[in-house]
Amino acid sequence: MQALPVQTAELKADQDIVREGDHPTRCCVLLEGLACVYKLTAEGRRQIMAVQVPGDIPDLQSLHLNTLDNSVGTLTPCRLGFISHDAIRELCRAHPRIGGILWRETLVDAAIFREWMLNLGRREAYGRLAHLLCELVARLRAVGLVQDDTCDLPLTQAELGDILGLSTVHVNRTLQELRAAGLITLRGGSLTVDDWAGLAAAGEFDPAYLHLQPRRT
Amino acid sequence: MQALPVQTAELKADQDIVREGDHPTRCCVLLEGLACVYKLTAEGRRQIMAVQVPGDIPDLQSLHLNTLDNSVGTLTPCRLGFISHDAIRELCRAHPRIGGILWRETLVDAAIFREWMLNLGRREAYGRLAHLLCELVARLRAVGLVQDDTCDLPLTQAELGDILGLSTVHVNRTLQELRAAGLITLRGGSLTVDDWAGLAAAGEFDPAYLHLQPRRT
DNA sequence: CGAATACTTGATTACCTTCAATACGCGTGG
DNA sequence: CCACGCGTATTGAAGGTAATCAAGTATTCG
Repeated sequence: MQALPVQTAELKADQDIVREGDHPTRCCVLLEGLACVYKLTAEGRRQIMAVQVPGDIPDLQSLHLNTLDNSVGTLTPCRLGFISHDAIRELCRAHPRIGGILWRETLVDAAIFREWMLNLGRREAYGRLAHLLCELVARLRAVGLVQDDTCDLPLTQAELGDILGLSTVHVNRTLQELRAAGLITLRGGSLTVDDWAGLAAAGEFDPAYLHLQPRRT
Repeated sequence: MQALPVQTAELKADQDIVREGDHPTRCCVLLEGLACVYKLTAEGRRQIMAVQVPGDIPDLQSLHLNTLDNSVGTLTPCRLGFISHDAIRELCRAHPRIGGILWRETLVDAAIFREWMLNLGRREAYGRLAHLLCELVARLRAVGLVQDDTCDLPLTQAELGDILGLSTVHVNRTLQELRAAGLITLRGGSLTVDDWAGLAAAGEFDPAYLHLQPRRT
């Protein structure tokens, strides 16, 4: 897998990597930074469907769906790797197990979508935000980006709103509630979970849907 | 593909086919009726993540994810076919193209999840309901279950609420608005789209995300 | 025909949005 | 070094969408 031809690129924050309607001939692997999958309504309101952390492949679906039905953009400065569809298809043909692993990746993405739907549809702001923070910490931890319950999370409140389907103002007030409850510390792009049990309870967070593998070196 | 060993079963409405936490060893194909993928919050509020129409495979993901992270239940009386994971894996090994087709199916499901997230997060009740109805009609049409802009849609308002993240009462009022606007007729489990352009505009519906194939006989 | 389920309606309340203004933080340039 | 400017965060007030509560009315089905 290391042998794959990869082109790398660096992007600034808030740049599109691919756009809805594109017909990509390659996939991108996020190597560093945070990216997101999003769509816009006709009035220009943005909904972020997924936050991608290093190691994720935001547009792996394009391997089997010609037309992209969402955009992918950076949230922070990012380092990306691009791999052509042809190379991936070749790899899957030569090593069917890798095909299965990639398929599985897309299924885990879908599992996260489902959980987010529960979050959007049935939890109010407080639990919704708590759940999101639990998930992000869990996923960042899985790729080694959390130390002592602290991680970089340089998202603006507007971006959190676009993830949660809330206004910036309400994100601000809800964050204050979480802080007042002693659950988190979030400032300067750094998040610390001060009370994991409390935060998980507030967000009804059960990481089963992430289908995390037991960690391997 | 016809040669696969399939067990069929008939279920009444409102029955679980598989439950969150299960470790299935087979997949189910919906042959007749409507089913749904759902989860419950701790307080027992239900969010429906997907409505399955005949031809869909609600738990195809279980092929690569051992633990099911959602439940699947019937919405109406259903006829189901069950196929063992082993048989499907064997088929994929023998015919890699079928593996790709199944993978694609799961990717289309994910594309629908994304669109629903936009719906839940960024559209208000009127547009949200309009969008849902557009999608259901489009998908039912694709499997030949729509005649003259009319189809069976025996969903209760409570179920529509569980799909849309709305209360039953509000679904009721929003349906009345759609009727008053002359867009739809819905009663007795039968839906007629009286003004497709109007309904699609209300829901900002663009079927691209469904990735429908040009119809084959 | 009666019970159960689904639908409808009105009144009240809660959550969240919007609008508007202010404060803070940080990098740039004078 | 400090002033300025810009983006982000915070705060208050007002308004709107949708939830909840509580009846009451249709339908469906045994």
